[in-house]
Amino acid sequence: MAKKNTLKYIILGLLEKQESTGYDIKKIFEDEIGEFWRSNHSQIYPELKKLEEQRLISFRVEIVGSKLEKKYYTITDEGKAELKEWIFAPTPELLATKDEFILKLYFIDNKEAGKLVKRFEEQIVLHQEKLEHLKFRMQTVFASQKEKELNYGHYLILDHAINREEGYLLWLKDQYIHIKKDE
Amino acid sequence: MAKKNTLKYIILGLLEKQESTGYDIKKIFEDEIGEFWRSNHSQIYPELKKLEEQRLISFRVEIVGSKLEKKYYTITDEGKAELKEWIFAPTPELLATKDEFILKLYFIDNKEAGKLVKRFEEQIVLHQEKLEHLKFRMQTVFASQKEKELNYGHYLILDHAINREEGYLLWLKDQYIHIKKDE
DNA sequence: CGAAACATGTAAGAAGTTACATGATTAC
DNA sequence: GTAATCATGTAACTTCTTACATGTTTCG
Repeated sequence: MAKKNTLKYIILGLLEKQESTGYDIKKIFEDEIGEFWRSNHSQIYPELKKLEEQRLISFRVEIVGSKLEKKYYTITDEGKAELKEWIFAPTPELLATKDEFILKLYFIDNKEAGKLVKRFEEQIVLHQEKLEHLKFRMQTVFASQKEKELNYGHYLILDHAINREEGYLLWLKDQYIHIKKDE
Repeated sequence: MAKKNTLKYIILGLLEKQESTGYDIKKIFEDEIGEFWRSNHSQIYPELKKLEEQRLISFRVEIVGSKLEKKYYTITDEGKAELKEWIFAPTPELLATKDEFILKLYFIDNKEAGKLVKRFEEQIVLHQEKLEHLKFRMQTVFASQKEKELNYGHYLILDHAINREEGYLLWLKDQYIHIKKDE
């Protein structure tokens, strides 16, 4: 069976939305889809090169300032076709969520649970901050209904991320109360 | 910065709970901690070998039947020390959850949202089944309070997984109603 | 006796991370 | 001018997946 290469489809999807440089794509990973997939620039640039060789994307060079060469990539019709296929195909495998903190809980000894109070406090702060950041983005990016309609997909994943974080936080706080009692 | 090698600590953690073979460990990944970390036997066996070389674990060979050699691994004191360090150390990095389905939603065109109705139905079934499986496990494994006290860590992560799936399902069903309207 | 599960490994390659490397532009 | 950010790449290494390879034991 062939490997998935999800990064390929993500890049195609981003380029269908708008012509972008590798750096732009890197930024979108950080800002918008990082909750659900991450990729470093050291993976993005080689993939762009590969996709261009496969004629799924093409690029033009723009000179910025006096010598900086920026490569603006665009999706080709062939690329669009492959993208559509991926988007509308079933997604039958539920990937395991790698959560190191929850995993650690599996290994704690009942007697030592009290030692984790600080760790729970840290996690609560981390997830609280993340949630607040996500909510702030929701407020600023989707201030008007028009924005929501214009980029419904972005709205959807932000909404999902917020929902997820709210659930996670509630669970954390709930457990925190329990272990705090036993301290 | 050194690499994490989380698998190392998971194996140490499992072996602290009980003496196990590589096959046992593989099973525990499938049955108990697969919601939060996965690993194939092709990664487990070499790692066991490595940990043994580092004297963090040791093994004895038991002959089963007439010729099958099973390797039972045990954690050493050195291994226990490293394990404790990992468990009680902060976990400051929130790993990105790779969720291919949610990611696809980011790329859908508003006009084409109706095409995703079937895909939402599939996801709902998948997550419903997963949730039911988790709940069934909760009922069977933690039938009594005693079981819960005996293996609190296992109870905690199962509870977390159930919580997560319930939230996910609610969100899916909510969105499903919305896209169904626009079909 | 046959199938399912148990049991242990290696090989090849893809995916992902961290570090190495370099330089330009912009905003203060 | 200088710091932050923009911008593009490669190298080395770890991690993860899939496939290859082989054989035993248990249960019906």
